[in-house]
Amino acid sequence: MTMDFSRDKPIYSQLVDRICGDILRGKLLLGDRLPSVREYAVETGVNVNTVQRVYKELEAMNITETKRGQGTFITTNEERIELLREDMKNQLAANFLTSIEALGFSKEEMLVVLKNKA
Amino acid sequence: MTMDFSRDKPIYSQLVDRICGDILRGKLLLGDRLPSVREYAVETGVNVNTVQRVYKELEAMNITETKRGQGTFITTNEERIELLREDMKNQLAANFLTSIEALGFSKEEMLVVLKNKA
DNA sequence: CATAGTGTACTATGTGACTAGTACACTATG
DNA sequence: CATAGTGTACTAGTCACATAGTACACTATG
Repeated sequence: MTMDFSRDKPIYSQLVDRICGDILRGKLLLGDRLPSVREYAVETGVNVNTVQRVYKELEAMNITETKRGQGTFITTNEERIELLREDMKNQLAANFLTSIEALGFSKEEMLVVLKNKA
Repeated sequence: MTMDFSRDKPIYSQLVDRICGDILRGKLLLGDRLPSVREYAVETGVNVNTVQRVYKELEAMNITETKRGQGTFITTNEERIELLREDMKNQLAANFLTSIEALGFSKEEMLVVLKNKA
């Protein structure tokens, strides 16, 4: 596979985003088992430790549970996923607004641009 | 002064953003002279070399012109500034949309959140 | 012409984030 | 109990960033 990653953001972070996205999109279901760290490392073309960091991060966010010798699984706590969804939305929006502010744009101005974009 | 900087982004980059913002906000006018590298370094509490990188970056973006022995000035090319404004807006929007996509949100969904935020 | 104030260039150093390689610990399975 | 497949811990190397110090080139000013 050997995914292509953006260079302005750590690989592990992009993978976390991707997995979160897959969960939110329903491509990964509650209780699903993720690929093993080695397997996923080969799939994405990165190092095992990078994948481990991804899984570690996900577990710290309480959206996965890992069992030694068995694997890493998406939490079955649906409430947690819903919360995650809200959190990410809010954080995304907040970061966006911060950037807007720093560069001197108004929210209304940006909303117009967004509407007209693909 | 000793500004406080976010840790998730290089200082020099944040300073570039800040200056661009000041220009777009009209706090810095066309033809205005920026503080000297040494002066600005003291103001912001960073190293001279960091400021130089900021000024270098700004010049590479064609939004400042530097004259040896005199200082660094905002370009008088109004068209360039307008272009800058459009570029930054578009890039900001594009990045936002990319993040949205990666995390599995829809544009419409996010627009609602943005509208309801401060 | 001397001086002080500009930007610029260069080398060196320290630090932290990121990634990689390797070895270890645990668990299921036969 | 042996083996293969899990996650995990540790060490090391690379790179960007920020800093520090020094020296140089140019310009205005007196």
